[in-house]
Amino acid sequence: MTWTVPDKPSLDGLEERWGPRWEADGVYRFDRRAPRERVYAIDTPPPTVSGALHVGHVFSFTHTDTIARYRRMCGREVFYPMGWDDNGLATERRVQNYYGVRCDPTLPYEEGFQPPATGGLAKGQEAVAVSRPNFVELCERLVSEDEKAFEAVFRRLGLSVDWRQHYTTIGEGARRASQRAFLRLLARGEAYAAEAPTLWDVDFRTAVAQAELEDRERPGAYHQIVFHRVGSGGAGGDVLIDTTRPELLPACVALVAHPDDARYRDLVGTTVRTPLFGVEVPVVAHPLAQPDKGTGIAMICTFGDVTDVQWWRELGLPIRAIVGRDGRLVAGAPAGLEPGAAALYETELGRRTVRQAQARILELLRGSGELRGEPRPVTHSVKFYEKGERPLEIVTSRQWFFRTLAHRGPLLERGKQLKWHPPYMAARYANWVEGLNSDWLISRQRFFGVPFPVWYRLDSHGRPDHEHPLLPAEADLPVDPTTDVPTGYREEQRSQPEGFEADPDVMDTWATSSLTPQIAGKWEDDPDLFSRIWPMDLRPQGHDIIRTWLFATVVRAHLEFGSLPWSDTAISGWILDPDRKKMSKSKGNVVTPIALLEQHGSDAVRYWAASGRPGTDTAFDDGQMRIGRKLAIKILNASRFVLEAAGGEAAAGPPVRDAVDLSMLASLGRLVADVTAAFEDYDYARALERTESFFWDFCDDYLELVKNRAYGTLGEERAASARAALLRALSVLLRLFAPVLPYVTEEVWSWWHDGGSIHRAPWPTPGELDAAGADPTVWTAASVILSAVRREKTAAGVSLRAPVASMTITDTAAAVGVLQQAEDDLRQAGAIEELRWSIAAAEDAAGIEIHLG
RNA sequence: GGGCGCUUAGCUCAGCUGGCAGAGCGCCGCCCUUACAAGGCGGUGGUCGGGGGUUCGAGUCCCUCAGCGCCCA
Repeated sequence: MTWTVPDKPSLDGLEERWGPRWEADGVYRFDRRAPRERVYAIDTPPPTVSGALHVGHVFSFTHTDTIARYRRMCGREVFYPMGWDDNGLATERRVQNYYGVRCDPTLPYEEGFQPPATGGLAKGQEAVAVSRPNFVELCERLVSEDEKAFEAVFRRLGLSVDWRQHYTTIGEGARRASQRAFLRLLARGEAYAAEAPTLWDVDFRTAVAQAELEDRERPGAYHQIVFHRVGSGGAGGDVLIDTTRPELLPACVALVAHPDDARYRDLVGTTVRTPLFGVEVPVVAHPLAQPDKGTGIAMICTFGDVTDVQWWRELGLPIRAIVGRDGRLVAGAPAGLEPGAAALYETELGRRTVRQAQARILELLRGSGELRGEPRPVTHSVKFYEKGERPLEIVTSRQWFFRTLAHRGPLLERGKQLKWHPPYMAARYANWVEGLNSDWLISRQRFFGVPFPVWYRLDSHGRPDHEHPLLPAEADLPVDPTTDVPTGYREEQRSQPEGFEADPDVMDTWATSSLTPQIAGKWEDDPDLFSRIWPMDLRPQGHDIIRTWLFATVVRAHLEFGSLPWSDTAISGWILDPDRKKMSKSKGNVVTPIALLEQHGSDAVRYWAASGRPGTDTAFDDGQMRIGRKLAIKILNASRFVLEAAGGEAAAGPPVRDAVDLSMLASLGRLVADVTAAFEDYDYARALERTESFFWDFCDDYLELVKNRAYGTLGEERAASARAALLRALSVLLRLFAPVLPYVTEEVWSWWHDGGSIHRAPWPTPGELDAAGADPTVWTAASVILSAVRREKTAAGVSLRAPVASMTITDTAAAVGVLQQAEDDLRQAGAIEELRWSIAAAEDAAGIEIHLG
């Protein structure tokens, strides 16, 4: 072929040139004919489409892409799909606002529904209620618009995704997989519904799973209130307890002290009477009671916190629930109150918010003299929904669970089988699994999400039979029980006595996204594809969602397939702003990805991203992007020099004979081994750093050293050796850079290769350099001399082309022997007119003497 | 309270299995050099967080303390 090397190579326009070309040529297309052992499957994290992509996405997706590109060049067929996460609260809100609708699952599906708005309601316009299937349709419509913007960013970034492989987490495939997996777990008893005390967000009106909790320090106060002993002989006496939640007094079912606490040993086993309400409750002992907290004896209420739940369960206490799902105390008095006490509750406390109830009950206690002293402020940690603003309450409700506690041991074992990059991230997983305290709560009392494929028979009084749910056949999935009808029933029987009703809940978003490998791989829908990608090779993700996404995915694979979902996981850090704070929109410090890519160029942005070591939080640094850009330009220019010097020489080329050339190639061979090992270890940052460092030495020292010879100043045969070495080195270096800098390497590759992308070129091997036995020190030793000459000239303030009148190199015989192999190159590169050698007796007598002209 | 990570030049960070402290940026200076002036070359700059230990030798391994960050309770 004819080489076409531009006179003024430039980075401008590379994205526009190569992006469409890669797409047209199908460079990143997954060949589904490849057998499993040749496939490399990646479980790409689906970005939330209801937000915007941010710099963090650019960062972590670049990491994954470097791995994907490396594996592809190693000959693997890379299954690299893209998913969009449109399932969950964020989308629910966005679709509501954009189309002016709200989801009402009790409504029937409306064919050909047109939303009242696109882009938000006008002032005064009312939101329209729509069925869940209509809502899902609108969601998919909006997603497809968002997708285009996201795809444009990811394409420009140069992700080597196969865009034909894509999915959404609310799409039909995702719903079918979620429901199928649920039905199978239900059949095996791994999924179950239970009426149980559950952490509840009163604003979102939904149950919340352990994984979505966070503890927050909140100010509160201890209130000391008086309980009364019920003496056998009428001998009373007071028992003082400290509580931060006096409003739960009507829900008190017992007092509890530590079994070793001598102060209360006599009290345990007796009963006391609650203040105000006069309910007789037992005094019990339990090791979780904290003697050093308050008076050391506490009231157990159903339910104030998770410890109450544990006490209630382990001690077999009754339920006296008072907090409702709306965060107000229920209207009717709890069981066990005498009529007078019940009336007091209903008039003074019922229907009040928790906060109002607290104020009122303190007034009542003060009035009855059963509140001692003043409240003592404390700071204590309170459980919140991670997206919530008010402390969680605990309410009893019917919820769906997947069993996790029963599998704790095997799940820990899975964590050990998984290869973590970096390895220390495994501790986060183990930590979490060891701390599990409840099964995985998967139902949410929301409208938008994958519905549970379950109906219930109604008896003659219209009461549901939860014990014998009606289930669809797998072949009918996905179903929406609020619009679909169970086999053997007609729509008219919905919610009628002797008819049926739908399970009202939807699955939590993690219950669906924990199936991303199954969804992307079309589990059961395309068994041939699935068999080629399962289990996958890599899960890349952030460290913040190890307890949620990673854990949940491991659970699902373990329960359904008895295996890990992937062999390896690569954990990315976060992007911090330059002040080391986590970047966030509220702080106004988020830079939009597309602006970055346009300003610095994709390769430069990728260079910055790939400099962030695996798992390490990294500061946003556009200085690093400028360095990346400089590197890319240097690659263009150095390549131009090499190709022009070689002048269209055939790639196979003449043999490399010169010691300097062989020496450089031997060093390069070591680099190839090093970089390959780094990529095998998922350490793209190390791979880049090594390659970059070598490349600069290559430019500064090797190119300068052999430049003249390559032009023919020492004869054709020695020029040919240099040119062949230059070409060989360039080919290898471009391929080492290709995973990180796909655009510039492809551009240069195209100058001297007919068709065929560098991104499908074979990953280099030390063997192809054919310099295994060579001495790498000839080049490095010559570099030291060349550097000394440059230093001398710079110090003298003269041009680097200025001649050296004479120079004497003194060193051991062995060192001189090595250096003399580079003598001709040294003379020319340094413009040295007279070069003398002197043998030193010992190493410390070595030195260089330079006389400029 | 338990766990994990980090602490190296003014800044951002490399330094893998112990062997003469590194890179880039910044700063200072030199050079239009036929690959590169929106560049190149060179210089400046560090008690490797503190203390103790192992070792011929410790930024690196062990113990301990401190600060920062994150995860879990």
